[in-house]
Amino acid sequence: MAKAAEPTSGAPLSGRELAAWRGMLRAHAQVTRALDVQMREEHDLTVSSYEVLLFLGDAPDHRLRMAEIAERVLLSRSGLTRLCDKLVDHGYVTRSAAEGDGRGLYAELTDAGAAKLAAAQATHRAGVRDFFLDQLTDADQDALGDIWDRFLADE
Amino acid sequence: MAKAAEPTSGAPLSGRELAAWRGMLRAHAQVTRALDVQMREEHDLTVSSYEVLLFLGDAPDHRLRMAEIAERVLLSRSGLTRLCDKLVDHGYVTRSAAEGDGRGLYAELTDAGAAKLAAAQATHRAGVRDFFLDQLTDADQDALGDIWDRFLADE
DNA sequence: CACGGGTAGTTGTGCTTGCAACTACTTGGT
DNA sequence: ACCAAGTAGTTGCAAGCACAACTACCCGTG
Repeated sequence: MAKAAEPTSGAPLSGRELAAWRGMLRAHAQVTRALDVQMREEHDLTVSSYEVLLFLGDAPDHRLRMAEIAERVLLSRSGLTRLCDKLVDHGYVTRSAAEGDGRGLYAELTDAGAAKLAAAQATHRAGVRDFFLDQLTDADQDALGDIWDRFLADE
Repeated sequence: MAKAAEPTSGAPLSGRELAAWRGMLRAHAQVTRALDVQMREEHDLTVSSYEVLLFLGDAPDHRLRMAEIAERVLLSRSGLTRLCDKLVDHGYVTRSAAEGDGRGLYAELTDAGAAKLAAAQATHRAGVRDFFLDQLTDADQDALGDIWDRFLADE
């Protein structure tokens, strides 16, 4: 039923393994929750919404294909559809057909969306620093960046 | 409205900062999703459910207070109440009043729960290794453990 | 140029979770 | 002993999200 694996595969996690693994879970939960609360209180945005605006703001012509956004904000396509619906309702984003591909859509930042992004961006950056980066030394940040780069190297 | 902060607080994130921060987001999402799928397919458990069983299995007398479990599995109290409901329905856990505190409850692992845990534990450990630890060197794991320890030092 | 297989996006549905409000119990001050 | 304040757990409710099924469109093969 289960495929045979390396000998130690099912053995208890060592102290080192536990610290590396559970530490990430706790750190991630702690930081993302703090950011969520902050973003909601100060700008009435979820972090996911903010990130959509962020990626659109960085994109050429302030627009991106739906699937492209979904991939970047770590959301399913259906999840992004609904999130985008809300952003359209709020007037931060518009949808337009992709020329050359009748299936595709662009989401494009409106002026109001760009203004919202500008307002939220400072908060978010400060939050990432307050809740995460400032607890780390420069060497820690380098080490983390290096680790994640290698970890994520194969997509 | 916003409180004044350090000068660089709202400045764009540097490459180092971005790599440390977004890397964690992607790595976390990638690993937890893979584990979720695996746990559901092979044992019909969510990772949260599994973790409740896990902590109960490690606890003295195989029982813990509800709030204690909630804190460990990174769930709100209400979230744990419902999760626990399901585990009780499945026969993996029972609830019993805490002697000495009429408000409190213990969740306690049943024999069926212990059996389920034993079956799932090997899968989960192997999964954590397959999807996370095995992509890291020993030095990486040490570095991460060290970073998280310091990061989480103040609760 | 028809058709089968693939892709982009949306919608139906249901699960998981958190917040706020609630009940029940405990505890400390008077 | 009483009462106010605090804590443990549950419940009503709503948000956020994923999976699967669906529509619409694209493309390569024959």
